[in-house]
Amino acid sequence: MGIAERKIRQKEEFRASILEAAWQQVISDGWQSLSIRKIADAIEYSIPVIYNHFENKEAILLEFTKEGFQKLADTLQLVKDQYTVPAEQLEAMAHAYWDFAFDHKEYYQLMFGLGIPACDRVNEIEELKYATSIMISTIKAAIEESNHPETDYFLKYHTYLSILHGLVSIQMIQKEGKPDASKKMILQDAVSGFIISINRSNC
Amino acid sequence: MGIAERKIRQKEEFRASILEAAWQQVISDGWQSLSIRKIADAIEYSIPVIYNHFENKEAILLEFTKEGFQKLADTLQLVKDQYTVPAEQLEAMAHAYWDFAFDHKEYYQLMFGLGIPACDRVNEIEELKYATSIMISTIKAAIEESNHPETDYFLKYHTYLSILHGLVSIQMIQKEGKPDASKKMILQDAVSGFIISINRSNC
DNA sequence: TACTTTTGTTAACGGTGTTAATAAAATTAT
DNA sequence: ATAATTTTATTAACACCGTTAACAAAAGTA
Repeated sequence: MGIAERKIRQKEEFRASILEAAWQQVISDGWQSLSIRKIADAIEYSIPVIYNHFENKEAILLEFTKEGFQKLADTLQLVKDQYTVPAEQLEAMAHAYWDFAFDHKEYYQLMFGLGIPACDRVNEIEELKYATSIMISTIKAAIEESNHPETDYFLKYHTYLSILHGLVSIQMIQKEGKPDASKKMILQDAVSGFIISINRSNC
Repeated sequence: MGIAERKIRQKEEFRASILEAAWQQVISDGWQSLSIRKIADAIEYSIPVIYNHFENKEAILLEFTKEGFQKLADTLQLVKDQYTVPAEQLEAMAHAYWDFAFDHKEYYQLMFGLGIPACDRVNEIEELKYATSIMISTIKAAIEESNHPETDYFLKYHTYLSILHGLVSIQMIQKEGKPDASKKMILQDAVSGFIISINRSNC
């Protein structure tokens, strides 16, 4: 009997239409302001019907998170396949990663739980500038002592901060509580590499 | 007349008590679940009284963000002053940064808008493992071709991902929209350094 | 004591996720 | 075709949320 099949198909379509409506919401107003009610409104059904297809709001967002990682993985694989030397692959994948993040901002923010606070105002925090200046002055000093005193210190500052923040936030996403001391090796590794990149001559 | 002074002092104290109650909420349940109503309840006043001291909820969180950056800056300065060689300062500051982040998790998450999704479940996403495996296999290959084939590939993978995520998320926090192409130099710089750190011999 | 300003309250508006009770439709069994 | 059953969808509510208008109470000033 084809009735069962049709029912499954309809259920599938319904589910897809929920995700479609939800995604429209996400890309137009960000995932923070996604609401079950707006989805219900968009698909022209009552609210509880959504709970027949998704356990809760988080489950809907999880769907997009998965989609995002799938897309990222596909992108990386595609780019990787265009090169044969591993070092070249790593470089190309890095650029692909960057492009993915900004071409699919909503996915990326969802995938890594970026709350994105007052994005515009964050640069106006005086205390942030203070912290920044401490790091920048040190970078400057390190560059002056190096073999390449003409190096762009602002670029290096950005790199330094990005490495630190990346290490911390990846760690925070993956584990609760303070990570064991062994995880600091990652930090040590990354920072050593960074410092060497400032100091190195053309060896 | 000392009345004005006392009033100012009382207002100050009231403001502080709001922040105190708010902070208790933040450290016990995370900044996501901070609510004006709970603060009002904690200080045993009605809700609107809070709006006499803070424009809105965001203003309260902004206060903690500032506090966080101030604390971070102080910590960095303190650590920096214990060394004289810039390279050593950078290394020590990196470790201090890491420690600060995990010793003051609530501050850090607020400062950098970390939404922290289903922290536990993120590792169970199959699509994430797929993306991970692509990167890891490349890192492995790069290490095998290098002068140090005994290098810990998992450590290097973590470093690689952290660098990428750090670059992206710092960029996303600071600016809306896709960053101009020049920002990719930071990426290029960091990735080059990383690849060199894999390939380098003991020069 | 009367007036004015500050401070605090109640009650509401519009929004959120979620769920119990119930009605309607569709399917199955008689 | 009718009755019983299962599936599906709706209404209405609960318990929250940030924010604000209208109003009462207290404190300070004249």
